[in-house]
Amino acid sequence: MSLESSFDFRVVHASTQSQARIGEMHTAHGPVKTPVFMPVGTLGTVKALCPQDIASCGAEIILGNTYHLYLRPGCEVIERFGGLHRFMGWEGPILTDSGGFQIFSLSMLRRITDIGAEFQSHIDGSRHVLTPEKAVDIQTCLNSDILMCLDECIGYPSDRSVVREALKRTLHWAYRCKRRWVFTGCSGALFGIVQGGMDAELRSESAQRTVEIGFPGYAIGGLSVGEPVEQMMLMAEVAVQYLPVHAPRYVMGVGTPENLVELVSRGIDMFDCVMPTRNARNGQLFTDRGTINISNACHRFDTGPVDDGCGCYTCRHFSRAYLRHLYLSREILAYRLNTIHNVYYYLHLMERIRDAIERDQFEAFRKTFSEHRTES
RNA sequence: GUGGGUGUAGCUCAGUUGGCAGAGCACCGGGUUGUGGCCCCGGUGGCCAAGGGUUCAAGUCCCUUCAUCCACC
Repeated sequence: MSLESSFDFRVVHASTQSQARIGEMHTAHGPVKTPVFMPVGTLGTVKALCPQDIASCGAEIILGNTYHLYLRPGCEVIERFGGLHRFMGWEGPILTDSGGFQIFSLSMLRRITDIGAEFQSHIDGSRHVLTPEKAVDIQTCLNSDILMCLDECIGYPSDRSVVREALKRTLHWAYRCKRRWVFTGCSGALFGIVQGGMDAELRSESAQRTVEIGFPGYAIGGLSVGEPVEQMMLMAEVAVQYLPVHAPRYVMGVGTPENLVELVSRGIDMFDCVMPTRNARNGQLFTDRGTINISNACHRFDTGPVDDGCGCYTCRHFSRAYLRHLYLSREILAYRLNTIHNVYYYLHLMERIRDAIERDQFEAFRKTFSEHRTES
């Protein structure tokens, strides 16, 4: 592993009742308490929020995206600022996604070979090739605190042969990413990604072989691509079995509040998901009793906050009636206030989770949480 | 006053040789999982301006009235 890496992770407290644990991650841009949720800031902004908002919602680390930032504004611009942190005015740690998922989700425009992913820009149609080496180089240029290996994510359902091919390619690419990362002496930590579709055997093979390559942290990718929740949980369990206890585990792109609680109990430390931010922009707000749609007519005269106990800026200052009005009027402020609430809700949930684990009350918390949710 | 146009869902309008009343927007619900604010799915809503006539059958054809717009006096 790179000697210059300032990355470090240690488990502070492990639950006696489940695999849940709290940990401390140290990065070049500061510490992160786990389990952690990372708000998604694809294009160098957590949509609708400024860094001050992000921090006041309780975020310690955010996510940026290699594919999107490479296409626009391009590395040359961000390099001039010494990285994404100063470019976007966010002082805290940043994890960058490699672009593997975008290659999957923008599949109309791509061609995958062993060399890398050839794709057409969704912006101007220009052709690009993203190799594992290039993915690491771009993330290095972004001065990312945590870099992700380029991987191949597949859909659900997929034939076993397709899953196997993607698994092999992801491993090969992981090896090349690591070699590049070691060679360049990048100060950020590089995480490997476990694939293997919904096949327990292939999942465990992927996990074992990724661990053999050796990374400071491990992600479980290719989940929540349309499979039933039980399937997702099972695949996480299978992968975790083979992941080292002393390294952080990150389930990519997940999920609902319920998903987070369930995955924490299975030993997962890190999450990211567009759900709180995207759904905020679509008027869906999270509470412990389920989601509410702020556009619903029942909120028209409601002078109360979105969530009674919530300490977020939005809930402390504004009513459901006002938020409904802003949303239906498509006012810019609607996006900001809704996003503040949802991001706060997710981050506060993680805080409650950590607190429960620390007090050895996590199983009780988990039970109460899922009961409240199903009531509504 | 004269000539012409237009009246169909809350709004803007389609509606074929006469054959089950339609769309977009709005409104009311639902969806959204490594992000384009997009988008997707469902639903409510009609005395087809009013009255009369022709016809097996009229939003559609004919007559009258009303409303409204334009042009010219």
